[in-house]
Amino acid sequence: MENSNEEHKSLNFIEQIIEEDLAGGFSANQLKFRFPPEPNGYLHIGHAKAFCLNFGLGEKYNAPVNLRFDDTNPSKEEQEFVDNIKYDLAWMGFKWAEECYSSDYFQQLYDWAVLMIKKGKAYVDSQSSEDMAKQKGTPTTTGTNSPFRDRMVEENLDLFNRMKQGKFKEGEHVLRAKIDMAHTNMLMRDPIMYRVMHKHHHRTGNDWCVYPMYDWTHGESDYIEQISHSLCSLEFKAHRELYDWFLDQVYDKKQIRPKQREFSRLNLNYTVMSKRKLMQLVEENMVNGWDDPRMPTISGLRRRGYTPAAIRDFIDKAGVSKRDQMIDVALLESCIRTDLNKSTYRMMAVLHPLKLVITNYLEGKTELVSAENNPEDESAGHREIIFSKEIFIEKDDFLEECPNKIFKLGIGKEVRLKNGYIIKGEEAIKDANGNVVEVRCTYDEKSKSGSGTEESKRKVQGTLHWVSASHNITAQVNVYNRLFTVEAPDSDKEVDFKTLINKDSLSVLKDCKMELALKDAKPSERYQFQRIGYFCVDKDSTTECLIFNRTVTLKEGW
RNA sequence: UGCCCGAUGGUGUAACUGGCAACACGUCUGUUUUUGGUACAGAAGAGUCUAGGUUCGAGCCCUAGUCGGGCAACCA
Repeated sequence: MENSNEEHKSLNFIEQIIEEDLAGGFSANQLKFRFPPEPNGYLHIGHAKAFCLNFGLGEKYNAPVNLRFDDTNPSKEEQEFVDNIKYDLAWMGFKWAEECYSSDYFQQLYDWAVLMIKKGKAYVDSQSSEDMAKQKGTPTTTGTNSPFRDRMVEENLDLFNRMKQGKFKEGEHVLRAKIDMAHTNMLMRDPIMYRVMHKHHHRTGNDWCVYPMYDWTHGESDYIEQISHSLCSLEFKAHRELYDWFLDQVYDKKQIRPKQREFSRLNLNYTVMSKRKLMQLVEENMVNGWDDPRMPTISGLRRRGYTPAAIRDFIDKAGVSKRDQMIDVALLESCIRTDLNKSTYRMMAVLHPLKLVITNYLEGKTELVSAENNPEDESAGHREIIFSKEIFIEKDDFLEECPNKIFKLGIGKEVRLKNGYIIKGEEAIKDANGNVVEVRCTYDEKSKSGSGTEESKRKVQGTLHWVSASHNITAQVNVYNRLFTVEAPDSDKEVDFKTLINKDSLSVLKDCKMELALKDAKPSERYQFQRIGYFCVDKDSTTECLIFNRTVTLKEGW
C-alpha cells in the first residue's frame, strides 16, 4: 500500500556513511559489525550506546555482529567480567554472530609481526620506558630516533623470538613499528606493538610472554573477522591513522578492508561513567557492588527495575553524533515510565504508615473492594482487596489543617480511599511531642466505589491509597535517589568526585505495609505502587522479607 | 606554541544535500480521570558561536576568529 505519510526517520551520520558505501557499490551482505569490550569491568549505560549502535545496525541491515573481547592485557582482565558482559548483552536481547577474543589471534598477530620485522617495518627497542618517552617528543616538537632503530633484521628476529620464549624480564625489550618519529600525530612515532609480560592470561594461560598492544591488535582483529565498519568513540579518532597504517601492512585487496569511524560517547548527568571511577565506588564501598541500583551499570539498572526496552528506547532517543553529549537523566526516567506504565499492575503500598480508624465502621467487619489491575490494559482484569475499620494511610497524606486545594485528608476535609469509600477527617491523636500517631475519621456508607450511588459519584479533592491494618504484609522498600548532588561530578579536576556523593541516595524503609496480593511477589517483578512510583522486587528478597527497589517515582505533579 | 574533532531552544537530536528551523525530554496552561499517574489539547522557549565572503537565497558552502573537547600509558 502506498504510504505517503510514512515517517521519514532521518539517518544518523554512521548510517549515512553506510548508505554511501552501499550506494558506492559495497555489497549489503558484506556488512559486518562488532562490539569490542575489554573484559576489565562491567558494562554501563555509556557502553549501551556502543552496543545498541552496533547490534542495532546488525538488526537494521540483517548483518552479523561479533562480540569480541579485547583481551590483550592480562594484568587487568578477568573471566568474571567476560561472563557478566555476556549476561548483560543477552539480557538486553542482543544476539551476537560469533563470540571472539583478540587472544584467538595472538599467533596470527605474531606471524604478521615477524613479517614486518623482515620487511624492516618493525624493530626491537631495548631502552627503558622513560628513555623512550623522552625521545617521543611533544605535540609541538618532533621526536628522535631510538639508538636501536636500525638494528639488523636478524638481530630483531632473534630478540623478538626470545621475548616470546620468555627469556627476558618485563620491560627489557619492546617491539616497535618503524614509522616516523617526526610525525605530527604522536601515535605514529614508532608505536609499541608488543611488550613482555609474564602474566597468566584468562584464555591463553602461560602460552605467551609477549602481549600485543591495542593499536596493533584492534584493526587486525577487525580485518581477520572481516568487519566492514569498526565503530568506536571519539577518543580513538587520532588512532585511525595508525589503524590504517597497520592495516596497510597486511591488507590483501581481495578482502574487506575495515573502516573505523568515531562517534561521541554518552554521558548522563548526576552520575559518573568512567570504569575507573565506578570501580572506586565499588572498591571503597560507597555503593554495594557493581549492581547497586544507584550505579549506571547495566546490572545496576537491571536491579533497579529498568527494562531492556526502556534502555534501548533511551539510547535511540539520545541519538548518535560527534559532539559531546551530556544527557539529562530525566530522559532515561521518561523512557522507563513509558514502558512500565503500560505493563505493570497497580498495587497499594504504604511506605510511611499512619493508622486511620473509621469510627462509624462496624467493629470486626471486613468487606472486599474491587481494584483494577492496570487501567492501561483492560485484559489485566481486577482483583479484590480487604477493607476494614482500621487501615494505614501515608503519613504525608494527612494534614490537620488542610486547604481544599491540597489533595490530602484533613480534619473536616473529605477524601476518597481508592477503590473504597469517601471519608472525612474527625480527630488527630497525638503523642507527647505533638506528632500525629493516629487519625480518626467517619465514612459515608453510601459512597462505596463502583456502587453507582449518587454519593459514590461525589467529587472530592484527593484519592488516597491505603492498606487494611490487619490484612497486609510488612516489607522493605529501598528508596533510591541520584548518586551525586551535582550534574557533572567529574567535571572539576580539583574536586574529588567522591565528595559529591548524595548522602540521601538510599533510604531503607523497613516498615512498609502492602496489600496481600504482593505476598508472592518474585525477584525482578515490577509493580506500580499507586501514587508513588514503580518498584522492582530485589534479588535479595525472601519470602520472609520482601524487598522492593524504587525504580523511579511517578511523574510528580504540583 | 602543534595536530585533530565539534558548535542548532534548558538537554539531546533533526532539517530530504542551499529554500519559512522540526521532533523528543524538560517547563508552563487547560480538559478528562476514583493514581496530583496516564491520555488529550495548547503555550512559552533558539533565528542556528562571532565576523566576513560566495549566492536571488546560507544552519548547511568558503575564510578568519572565539569557545568546548581530544592527542605525548610497555591501558583500551
